[in-house]
Order: sequence, then structure tokens, then C-alpha cells
Amino acid sequence: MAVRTSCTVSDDHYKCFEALTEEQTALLEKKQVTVEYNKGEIIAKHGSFASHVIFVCEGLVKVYIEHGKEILILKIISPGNLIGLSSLTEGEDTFQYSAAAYQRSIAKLIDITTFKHLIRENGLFASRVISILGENSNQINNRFFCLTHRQSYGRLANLLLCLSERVFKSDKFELDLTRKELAELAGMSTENVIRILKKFQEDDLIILKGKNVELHNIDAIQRICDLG
Amino acid sequence: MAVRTSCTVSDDHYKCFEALTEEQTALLEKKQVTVEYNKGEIIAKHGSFASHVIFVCEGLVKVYIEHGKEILILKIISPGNLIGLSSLTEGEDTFQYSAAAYQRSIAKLIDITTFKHLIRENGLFASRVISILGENSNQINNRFFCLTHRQSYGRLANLLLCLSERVFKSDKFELDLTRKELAELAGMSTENVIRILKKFQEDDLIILKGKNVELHNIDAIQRICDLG
DNA sequence: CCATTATATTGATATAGATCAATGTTTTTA
DNA sequence: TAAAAACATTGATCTATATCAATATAATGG
Repeated sequence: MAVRTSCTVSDDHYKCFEALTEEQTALLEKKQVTVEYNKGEIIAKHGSFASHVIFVCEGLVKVYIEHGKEILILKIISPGNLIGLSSLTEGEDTFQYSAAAYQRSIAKLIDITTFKHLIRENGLFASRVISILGENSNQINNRFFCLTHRQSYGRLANLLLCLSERVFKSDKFELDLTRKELAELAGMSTENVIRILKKFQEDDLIILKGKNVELHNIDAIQRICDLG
Repeated sequence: MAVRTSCTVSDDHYKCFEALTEEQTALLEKKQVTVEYNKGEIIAKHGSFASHVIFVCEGLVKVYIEHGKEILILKIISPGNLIGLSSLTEGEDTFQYSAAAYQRSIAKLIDITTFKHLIRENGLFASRVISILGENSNQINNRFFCLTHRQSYGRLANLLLCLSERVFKSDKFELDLTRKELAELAGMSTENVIRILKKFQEDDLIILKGKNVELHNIDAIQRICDLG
């Protein structure tokens, strides 16, 4: 069971573009701009006009929905992935979620009209996009399950595994997320994150040194993730 | 804000088939079977081989993921809607969720290979399918937000509004869902559903008579849904 | 490099909502 | 139609986790 997919998706969305012809690729190149974002900057704003889909080239991005002051993080996006595909829906011309850079990031903004045009024109491209949407949907469902059916220990264990396996791709990584950001991701209070991390460290499940995190007993963390 | 979309989606998925040519429609007809399900019967099983996508013609269906004994309802599907599109993803040949009939239901099981073939062949059809996937994704995100950020009163108010507006299409309806099923839908214990319904009735927000429910003060229920 | 502000940590307290237990009511079935 | 099973209701208790409060530490900017 792909529990570890609950905070992010695979990073091979770029492969959909391989389905395009040279001509179509050239068209797409003309209809996109590359933009750099600093840490904390908003890349897409929930409710604003969605004139483009976003392809993340570098950095790390959070995708979240917001209602007033409340936010819910849907996923973390690594380089290679697309954001904003749900605005391809007919009659849905606004972003259905926000996106913000966790760190300095580079993204290509692709004109949505051209993107839609290519879907109609190129069936293979369309089916690749459908694949991505399906994958997104499975990731969200996993995350939904995790956040609603696991208690705090399980949710934090899940987050650590996901960050390790999917985002940083190592069981030892430098975490430049604050406790507050971890709390947001795991759906709990900052204080609770701190207490649980402390407990994990006392139990030799993880080793914390400043911003460096090492998952020391992955099997045990996995067990907490599955059962907690 | 489409809070009321959080338990189900619109019921116009069938419109994607209007994008097919006569020939394609004929092909699809040949590659599908119609099946009747009794109350409680499983229509799709999470993890089993997804050889088809499902089009609901009659009845009422719940879509849910299950891990062991724990379940999470993703949405209610009314006639006119498709189930199992996330299995269109390349390399994903199993159902990513289960579906079961709340009441006697009729569904068409459409061969997934043919469906995929039509996506490649017909760009307009593909873009309609993408629309549906995008809409599904927005519905799940709304539901995700509601279940994680609202307390029990708000979640139950949301469910009542959604059932009224989207499923039964009237503010007075016969509810053949048990308290346990309501609890599952609103993500809380059965006892809590009972206590909250009682409170809503005491406050003249709803009128309960046996299985009949009437939303008596929709504005107030909406306020609880938004804030609670 | 000091002052200011953000972040991290720890402990105490409050509470929404689950769980448990007991009983009443309706539905099913034999 | 009586017995069994499923469902609904009510009250009492328990607990995970949020919230509040106070302090410590780290980061940042003038």
C-alpha cells in the first residue's frame, strides 16, 4: 500500500510532454514563460484567474486550499511536476488551490488555452494528462485517509517517510521546514509536532541535529505510520 | 464557495459521451454490460483488477477507500456519473477505491481498454474526461477541507445541505441512510450524529419525522456549515 | 553586535468528541 | 406473529490533542 505517496506525487509529469510532436513542442515553448520565485512567494492564488498551468522546474512548492485564515496543504510539489491541471475543467477558469514556494523555485507558466488545444489535438498527450490527474487523485485520497484516520504519531511518521522517500530521496536530509510548516503538513499543532519529534528521538527512531534529520529506524516508523 | 459540493459531484458526466461519433458510440455500446446491484452490494472493490469504468444509471452509490476495517467515504455518486476514472492512469490496473450500492442500483460497466482507446482517438472526448477528473478533484478537496477543518456540527450541517441540494434536490426528502451511514459520511461516531440531529431539531433547524427530513432553516444550517 | 522579531520548547489546562454501557425501538426472518 | 437481529437513543466516562502561557533559543536587520 502506497502510504508513502500521501504527501506528494511522483516527479515525472514532464513525461507527458514527450508525447508532443516537434511542432507542438515548439508551439508550447512559445506559449510559456519562466518565472523565478523567492522563498514564501505565492505562485498561484486560490480563486484567481487561471490563465496558465504551472510546471515546476526547480525548488519545492506547497499546494494548499484556503478558506479565510484556515489552510489545508494538499501536497508538496517537487521539480518535474505540474500544478493547476484541475483548472482544465470546462467552465472552471480560476485556480482551485494556491501554490507557494517553500524555497527559491523556478516554474514555467504554460498558457492554458494552448495546453487545452494540445489535449484536443494529441490523444497521446491527453491520455498522459489523464494519467497525471489520476495519480493526483490517488495521492490526495491517500493523504485524506491519513489525515482523517491516523492519530498524530501516525501522521507525523507518515510525513517523515514521505519527505524522506519522495521529496529528499534519502533517509538523512536537511529539513528547511519550520516546526510550524511540519505541523501544517501533518495537520496538527506546532507544539504537538515538537513533542512527538522529541519522543521519536528518545525512542531512537530518528536523530535530530539542528536542521538535519536522520531516519534511524525506518521499519519502526513505518509501523507507527501504518497503525498509529 | 462551493461548500455544498463536498459530498458529491454534479450529475452530468454522461455528457462526455456526447463528444463521441456515432461509430464510436456504437463501439462503446458493444463493449459494455449493464448490471443491477441490490442494496449493500459491492460494485467495485479497492485493489481488485480494474477492467472497466463504471457508469451509474440508477440508484445511489458510495465510493470509499478501505484499509483493513477502516473506511473513508470519498463521495456519493448519483445517476449520470462515472466511477473509476483514476484507474485510467498508466500502470494503475486496480481500483483505487471501492464502490457499493446504498440502494438498488443499475450500472454500465465499460471496457477500460476501449475507453482508453477512445481517449486517444477523440480529443474532445479526452478533454471532457479531463473536465470530469478536474471536477472530481475539486469535490474531494472540498470534502477533505470540510472533514479536517470543521467540527462535528459543521460537518453534519454540510452533509445535510449537500444531500438536500445535490443528491435529493429538495429541502424535504426521505432519507434511507441509517445513522451509522450518516456518521460514516460526516466522519464521526453514530452517537454524535444522533445528538447533533437532536440539537438541530430542538433549535428548529430541521424537522425529523421517521425517515423524512426537512431542512427548516437553511440559512442557519449554512452558517453552521461555514463556521462550525 | 545589539535589538528585535521569529521560532522552538516545555508545562498546565481545557474540550470536542470517541468510547462504553445500558435500554428502547424498529425491522427482518423463520 | 414471535423471536432475533439490527438500529436508535441516552447518559457517563475517558482521552487525544488543541490551546494557553511562559521562557529559551535562533535568525535577522539596522
